Formats: sequence, C-alpha cells, structure tokens
Amino acid sequence: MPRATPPKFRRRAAERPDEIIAAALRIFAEKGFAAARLDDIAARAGVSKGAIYLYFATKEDIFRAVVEQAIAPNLQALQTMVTSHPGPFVDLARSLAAALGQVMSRADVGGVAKMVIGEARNFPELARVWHDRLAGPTLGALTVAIVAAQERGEVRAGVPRLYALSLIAPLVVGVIWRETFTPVGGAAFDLPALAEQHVETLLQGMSMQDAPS
Amino acid sequence: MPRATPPKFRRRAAERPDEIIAAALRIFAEKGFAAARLDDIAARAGVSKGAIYLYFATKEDIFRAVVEQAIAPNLQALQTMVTSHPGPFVDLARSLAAALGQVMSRADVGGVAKMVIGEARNFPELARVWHDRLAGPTLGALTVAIVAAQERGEVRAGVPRLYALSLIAPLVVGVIWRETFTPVGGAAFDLPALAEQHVETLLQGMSMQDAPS
Amino acid sequence: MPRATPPKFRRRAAERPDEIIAAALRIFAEKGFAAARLDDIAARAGVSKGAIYLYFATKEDIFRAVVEQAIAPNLQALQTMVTSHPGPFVDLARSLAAALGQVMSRADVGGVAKMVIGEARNFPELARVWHDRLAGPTLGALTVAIVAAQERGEVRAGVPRLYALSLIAPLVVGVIWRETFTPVGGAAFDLPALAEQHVETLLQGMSMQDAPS
Amino acid sequence: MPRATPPKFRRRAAERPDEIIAAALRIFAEKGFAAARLDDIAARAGVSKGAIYLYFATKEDIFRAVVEQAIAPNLQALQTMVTSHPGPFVDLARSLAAALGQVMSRADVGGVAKMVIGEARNFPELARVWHDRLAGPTLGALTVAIVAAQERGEVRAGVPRLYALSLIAPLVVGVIWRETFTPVGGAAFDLPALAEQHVETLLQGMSMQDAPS
DNA sequence: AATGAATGAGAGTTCATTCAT
DNA sequence: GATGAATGAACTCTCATTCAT
Repeated sequence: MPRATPPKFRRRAAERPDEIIAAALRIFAEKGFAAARLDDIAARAGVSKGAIYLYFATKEDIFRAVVEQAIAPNLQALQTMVTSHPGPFVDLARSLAAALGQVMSRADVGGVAKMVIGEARNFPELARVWHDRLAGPTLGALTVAIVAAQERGEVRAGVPRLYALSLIAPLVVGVIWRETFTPVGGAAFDLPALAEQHVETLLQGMSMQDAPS
Repeated sequence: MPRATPPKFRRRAAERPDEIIAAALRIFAEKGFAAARLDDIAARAGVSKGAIYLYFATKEDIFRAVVEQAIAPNLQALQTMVTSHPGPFVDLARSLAAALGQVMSRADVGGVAKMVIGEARNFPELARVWHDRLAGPTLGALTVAIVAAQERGEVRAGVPRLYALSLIAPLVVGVIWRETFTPVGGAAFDLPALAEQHVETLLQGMSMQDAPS
Repeated sequence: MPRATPPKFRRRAAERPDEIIAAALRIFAEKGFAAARLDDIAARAGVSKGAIYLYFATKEDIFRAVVEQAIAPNLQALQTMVTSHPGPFVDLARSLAAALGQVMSRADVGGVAKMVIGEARNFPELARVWHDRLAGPTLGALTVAIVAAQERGEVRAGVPRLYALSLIAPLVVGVIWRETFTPVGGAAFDLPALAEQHVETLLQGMSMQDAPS
Repeated sequence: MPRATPPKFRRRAAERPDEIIAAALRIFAEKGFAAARLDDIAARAGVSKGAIYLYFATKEDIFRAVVEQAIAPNLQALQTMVTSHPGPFVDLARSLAAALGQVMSRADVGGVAKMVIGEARNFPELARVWHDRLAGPTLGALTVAIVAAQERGEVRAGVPRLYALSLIAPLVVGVIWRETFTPVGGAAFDLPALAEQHVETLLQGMSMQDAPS
C-alpha cells in the first residue's frame, strides 16, 4: 500500500449544474433574487458567467431550480413520516418535533424559506410548488392525523388545522428569527430545545385526559 | 439643455411624504426592495418621479422610512400592554392573543414583515431596528411576565423565553402564510380564531393545576 | 446729531438682476457652466430659483450676461489707453503693464477668463464677443502702436503682432496660474512685479538703440 | 427582467482602453467634462456605453486617465531637456523655444490644457498632478538654469522665476488663443515663429553685455 | 413680484444575456 | 464545453424650467 493520498482529481462536468445551484442558493439566500448578481454566482461556483448559460436559460431558471431542489432532500421525508405513523398521536407529534428540530437546524433551509416568502409575489409558481408539494401536504397530513386522534378520543375538540399550525409554527419562527435577527445581535433560539418544550406543552394542552370539567 | 414642454401640475400637500410612504409600502411589499421601481412608487403615489426626491434622498431612504414608520402605529402598543398588565398571566395571554390577532389582520403588517425578513441581510440596520424596538422588547416583556407567573406558581417549569415564542409564533406564521400561500390558492387561516384556540390550548399546557402524575 | 447709524435699508428690486449676475459669476467661475446649479446661484444671490426666471429666460442667458458684462467695466479701458497714447512706445508699454497688472489682480477677471476659455466651444458667440470686442481690438491697437514705433525707429524689426502678444502673455498666464495652481499649493506670482520686470526686459530686447551689430 | 434582442458584436482588442481615452479626449476637449456625454464618447470610440465600464469605473475616472496620460508622452521630455542642458543659457532657451513651439502645435495639448484650467476647481487632484509633475518642475528647472546663468554673468539681475514665466508664457497664450478664438474667426498665431521671435527678443533683454548705462 | 413644489427629459451606471473565440 | 468581452435596456438620480399660490 504505497501512497495513501490519492491523486487529487478536480471536478469534471456533470456536477456543474449542482455546483451552480449550490452557489446560487448561497447568493440568493444572502441577497434575495433581484439583488443577486450572476457574476457573484459564477464566481462562487468557480465557473465563468457564460458557462451558467450552458445549463440554465435565465436567471429565473436558476432560481426555480434552487427552490425546487431544496424541497426534495430532507423536507419531503416529513410528510411521509406524518402519513405513515401508526401509533398514538403523542408519539407522532414527538417524532415530528424531533425531526423538524433537526431539519430546521440545517443551514440552508432558512435561506430558501426566506426566498420563497420574499419572492412569492414575483414567482407565484414557486410559491405554488412549495405550497402544493410541501407546506400544504405536510399540514394536511398532520391535520388528518389530528382528526383521527380526536376520533380516538386522544385530542380534545378544536379546529384540527389550527392545531396543526400551532404545532409547527414555533420552529418556523425560530428559523426565521435566526435568519433575520441573529446576524444583528438578536439572541438565538436552541431549536431542538424549543421543539421539545413546545410539543410537550402543546400536547399537554391538547390532551383529553386531564381536561377541566 | 432640457426641454420646454408644458407640464401639468397637481395638488399641493404637506402629507406628500406620507402619501409616498404609503405608496412605497404597497410596491415594496409586492415586489421587494430591489425589484420595486421608483416609477411605480411615483405612479401609485400620484406624483412624478422627481417629486419623490424632494422628500427622500435615495430609494433606500424611502425603504427605511417605510419600515421604521410601520413599527410605530399599532405594533408598539403591544409591548406596553404586556408590560403594564397586572393580573394573572392567563388574562395577559388572552388579551395579547386577541390584540395580536387583530393587529396581524391588518393588511400591511405582513407586507412589512416580509420585507424585513427578506432584506435583513441587505439592510441590517433595519433588522436591528425591528429587533431592538419591536421583536426583542415584546418577546422580552412576555418572558418577564412568564417568569413572574412561574414564581407565582401559575406556570409550570420550562424555559420562559421558549414559552414566549411558543405563544406568539402561530400568529406570525399565520400572517406569513397569508402573504405567501393565499395568493396562490392556499387556504387562509382565520387569524382571530387561530389566536384564541392556540392560546387556550397552550395555556392549558403551561398551567400548573393539572400537572401530570 | 442724534443717531449716526442710519436705519439699515435692505435692497429693493432693480438691483436684482445685477445681484444675480454677481452670484452667477461666482458660481460659474467655481464650477464651470454645466456643473453650476441654478439652486446654488439662487442661494448665493439670496433669491428663490423661480425669481431668476423673472429676469433671465434660461441658464444660458445668465451665462451670457455674466460674460458680456465682465467685459465692460475695467478691461475695455485698456484699449482706449492703448489707442489714445501719444508719447514714445516705452511709455505706453509701461502704462499698459502697470494697468494690466492692476486689472489682472482683480479677483473675478481670472474666473471669467477661465469660463470663456473653457466654454468657447459650447458658446462660440461668447468667444466671438470676447475676441471681437476685447482681445482682438486690444491686441490690434497694441500692434498698431508697435508698427508706428517701428516706423519711428524705436522698435527693431520683427512681426508686430507677435511682439504685442509677447508683451501681454505673461500677465495672462499669471492669472491663469493663480486660478489653476495656487489652490492646489502652487506658489503664486506677484503680478505687478511680474508686469514690471517683464515689460522692462522685453522693451530692452525690442529697443533699437543697443542692437548688436 | 431584461431583453432578448440580438446584439451585434464588434472587434476585440487590448487597445480598447487607449481607444476610449483617445475618444474621450476629443469629446472632453470639445465639450468640457460636465457637458460631455458618455454616449458620445462611446460612439466616437466605436463601442457601446456599457463597454466603457469594463475599463473605467466612472466618468471621472476616464477624465483622470485622459489628463494623466496626456502628461507623459511629449511634455515630460521638456523638463529633462531643461535639466540636462549644459551649455550657455542662450542655447538652452533656444532649444526650449523650438521644442515648445513644436509640442504646442500638437492638436491635443491645447485641449487638455483647457480642461485642466477649466476643471481645476472640480478636480483639484488633477490640477495638482499637472502642477507637481509638469508645470512646477518645468518652471523650476528653468528657474534654476537662470540662476546659474546669472551667477555666470550671462543674465542680468531680476527675479529668476519671473524670467522663467516671461520666457514660456507667450506660447501658452498662443495655444489658448488657438483653442479659444481661432474657431470663431480670430487670426491664428504661427507658434514656431512666435517662439523664435519671442525668445530672441527676451534673451536680448535679459542679456548682460549690452546693459544700459 | 416672488416663491418653491412639482415636473420630466436626460445622464451615469448596472447587469442579464449573447457570441466570437 | 467554456470563456469573458461586449451589448443595450432599464433604473436611479439630477436639475433646468414651470406655474399655482
């Protein structure tokens, strides 16, 4: 076993588009769509400005690719978790909270979310994609689970969809807070701790057993 | 050596700046800072592009004015409410929820919030203003109230600042949802109803009396 | 004799145009025509911008008035001096040098000259006015005097018009130097001293009597 | 969100910056700094307006480049000539006059000089550059040479720096005259002839041998 | 007569997009 | 495939000029 250090191969084409998307994510998250410059994206991706146009037709296309791709990896797992959870609601809620706390801690989730929120009016199709493929289904599945739990007598009366939002919201706000206020001196939130305390507290309030007379 | 065409003059007003700010709020909320055009703001305000520069030095100045002014009117009232509430925590939480549900329903709050979130990196000073004068104090006052409530035995153990965020978050997300997904077909949330159900549920979970065995 | 201090009357209209011209001279000399702003001229004149248009139709008109008026007062006296001087050329030259040294020391002459030079291409009519009414005649009269002096045997052979320019040039350059280089640290010239030494030296060179064989 | 029209490309060159500077010199000399339009410079250079910004950051930068570059080529040679001239002062003066007469005849010298004079207040740094690197040293070197000549008994008493200015001034004025009055019908000066006659005459006056009784 | 708020054409500058190399 | 010089439309900002008061 002569040399342990393998000759360092440099990247070859084929990963180019992904590298560009990764670079674009950074720049878009930082500046927003309109203020981001192709030059910056190219520089960060380590390619020429012209090379970008070999893979994407317009700046908007890059943005679309960034936002659409960001849905796939980790977030989509969430709804399958919600949908396929068998046991009592308390278990589902706890798993979900833990998973969300984990996911939300990832650096880029906040950036993309910020972009979707900020550019929803300019790119309604992207807002629609995020709603139809991510936010809507996730909230819907959770709502369904809550309805079932209510029917099983585990959760007390109340609008299920509002319960679902109540459950998820603090983590979303936690991420937004991190993106918005932490850079200017705002104290950060411990997202996993927030997830756990919030879910336990809310579950306590939603639970049937110790309802007041 | 400019023109000599006959211009058409309009009215005259000391409210000009406010009219411009109102128009700018609409446009900025719709397009974001960078994508907003001075022409559009001027048109919506019913003045010429040049007239804007009688009152604001740069586009950024308009943006600053919009964001800073949006703090004052309705939102600042919140923290005084929190600070000056004497009775049991349950009462404070309910008043706060009702007030927040009301405030958040106002059309422009969501737009400005979106801008602050989206442009936080480009305008850190504005993020700082919103944090230092609005978000931070409000959350802080609520946290203090929770600490006091815990000492009085009204609220069970737990990190007070996380409780505070848990309490407010769903309304924030409700507003963001309205701004982001409602225009593309997402079902809206009834904010006052959300506020009420969420607070009642969370208070139930935070409350001491029915602690688990 | 009760009060020696008369009630201070403020200026009344009628001197307005002259005040505006005076203010404009300052601003134009400082910035040049294009970079001068009507606002600045109005401010320096102590009137509103609109008031200027009661007396002048355009910015160019103000400029014309400034340049044309600057000819009249002291400079025109020069050529009459030249034309009407009876005695030997040496006397004329000395009087001229003294007068020029005096005139050129006036603050605004340099400014206006600078303007005429700098804007000659943009305002050929003004360059023409200065040439036809000031520079040309003065130089012409001096040339005529030199021709006469040559005929009287006072001045040696040589192109009279070049002699005339030789005589005047150092003072012109002295003024330009003051306008251009003194503000950035260039050592100033003592204009009267320059006038005297130059004329004496040049006269010596022009003179017939001690010509080399 | 920009256009999609088919542009027309031109050549490719490393001389681009110089072409732009050359074009800018023409336009600036003609209009002055403020009245010159980037469009005109671009058109004269045969490039698009945007292309200029590949090489210069601002309009002022172009101006600076024009003025600074105009110093180097032909004028700087002058002071080395003055400094390194060994023989009697008369020889130096004659060489200098001939060289100056030559240089001043070049088309662009007058234009740049006009700009430096006209914009000295707006661009003091450029006036400083011209003073510190061109006008000051040249005059200084000439002054030193005159002092030496006085010590050698070649030149009679008198302020050396004023002698130096006397020597150069007519050519400067000749160039300014050409720029200012020739286009509006003023009779031009034959610069080489002016240089020769002036220097011979002044040298005669400065010379020791035929001092007045 | 005088003001100054308002206008709008025009200028400098940016940047997504293209294409000769 | 890749580059980067070049383009030109669009945008922010300026300022001479106008007119209701």
